[in-house]
Amino acid sequence: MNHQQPNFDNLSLFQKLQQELARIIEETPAGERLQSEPELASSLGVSRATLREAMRSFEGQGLIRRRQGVGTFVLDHQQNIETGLEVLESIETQARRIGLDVKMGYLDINKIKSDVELAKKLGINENEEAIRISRVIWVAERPAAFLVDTLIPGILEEKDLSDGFTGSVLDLIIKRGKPELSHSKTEVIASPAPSDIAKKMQIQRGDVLLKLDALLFDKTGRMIDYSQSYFIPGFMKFEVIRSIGK
Amino acid sequence: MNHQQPNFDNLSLFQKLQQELARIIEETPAGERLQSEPELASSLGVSRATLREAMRSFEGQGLIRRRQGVGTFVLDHQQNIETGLEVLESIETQARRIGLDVKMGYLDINKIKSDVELAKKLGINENEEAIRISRVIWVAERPAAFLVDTLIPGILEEKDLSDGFTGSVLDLIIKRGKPELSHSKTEVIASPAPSDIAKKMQIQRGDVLLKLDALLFDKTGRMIDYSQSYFIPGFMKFEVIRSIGK
DNA sequence: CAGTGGTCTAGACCACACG
DNA sequence: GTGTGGTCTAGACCACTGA
Repeated sequence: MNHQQPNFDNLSLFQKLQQELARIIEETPAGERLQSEPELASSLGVSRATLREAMRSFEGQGLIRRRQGVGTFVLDHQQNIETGLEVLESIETQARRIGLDVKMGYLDINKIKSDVELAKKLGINENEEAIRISRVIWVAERPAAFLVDTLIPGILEEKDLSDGFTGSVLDLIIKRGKPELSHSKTEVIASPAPSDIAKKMQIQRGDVLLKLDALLFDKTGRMIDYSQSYFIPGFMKFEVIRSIGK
Repeated sequence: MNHQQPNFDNLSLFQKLQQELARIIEETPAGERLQSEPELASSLGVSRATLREAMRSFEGQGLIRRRQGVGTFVLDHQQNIETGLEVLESIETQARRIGLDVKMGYLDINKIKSDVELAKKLGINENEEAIRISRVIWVAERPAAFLVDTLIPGILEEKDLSDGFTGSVLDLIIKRGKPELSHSKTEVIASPAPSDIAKKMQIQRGDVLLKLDALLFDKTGRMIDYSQSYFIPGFMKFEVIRSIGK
């Protein structure tokens, strides 16, 4: 049995397969299920491993969704949420503005003792308790973001989060009116999805995510929140104006 | 033969393997070669496929580099280049400021006929010729970025690029003094590395890259350049200040 | 329970670097 | 030529879903 074809045209089997897959996905109506992986692999003449590898990028682009035990489905074309990065605004606010439905999925609220690293980042003492809020944000019936906020003590209590919390720590603090928020210092990172986050977002471990790592400051210059936000590409569009000689 | 262990502790073999690998990489002096993949796989008791999957993230973090035909090497800890995203500045300028060595690797200059899409993006006529400049930027002896600029006609000629071009279209235009540059409208994207780019950057296809997609404007408001920049994570640190209610 | 996607294995061959 | 990483295959078992 021949285990690999020579690579004559400098186009990998993988690339050709992607073109084939793109066609198949395009021709499949939104919401429909694709053939099962073994069937597809066989009909395309490749192994399941290669097929799955090629499928990954389409899932990253938000064109398909694979669901264990169910099947692989073609998604309908999504509406982009466009955001100027310079403006600090919750994904919820952004999505609602263009009329998209927003829901909170999984929610986990914890008190955590800060280790050396976290204490340093938050500017609090070691072993002091911080509140950590993790949740998945669904937009238009699909997971769009995974958000983790770690707040210094005294900003929010658990009761603040028990009723009426819709997913945005930012909006909640703004609504309460204090502390008065000023700005965030945000680092932009590309990151493969860790296993635990991938599972909650219904994507594959290693899929590409855009991550915003932010430190949130109030108007007195005090840092109050360390926030980590993971976004599925193709869903949000982050833009920034860069100027010469600023 | 047992083909897969039950997942008792909810920690995948993959995750345990990553911890093991992290230890091995940590204990290996910078510049040293690791065992070959078959050796490592065997000594860790996993298949080569699983080992390679686990290695990917370390390569993405810039901790190791795999080189076909040579081996896998542990890199020394790199210095970060920190950049405020609001400022439009070449990676070359940024790197030199903190004393890092910058070189241009692969360089390709082409005239291309613009198709409908490109013409629309650049604001020129279909079939008009644009200049496309692709190159790899090495920082501190390692590929750090892959840059593609597509310029409207009349901005730069090929002779401008034949001598003294060090990799930055931005710096070159600034040096020539005209047109006078103003700002860029930049979209921030997380993207898996396409095969061709991965090869030139000496990383693996599918590795995570941070991509900046920018439209560059001069002071008259004319768009002159569409630039695509791919960055290896962990190398550049992009920051932006986000403000409330702007 | 049957059927789906998720993970992993063992082994083959290809492409590349270096002596 | 020898040895490395790069790609692909065939097939096994695991984990999950829904009937």
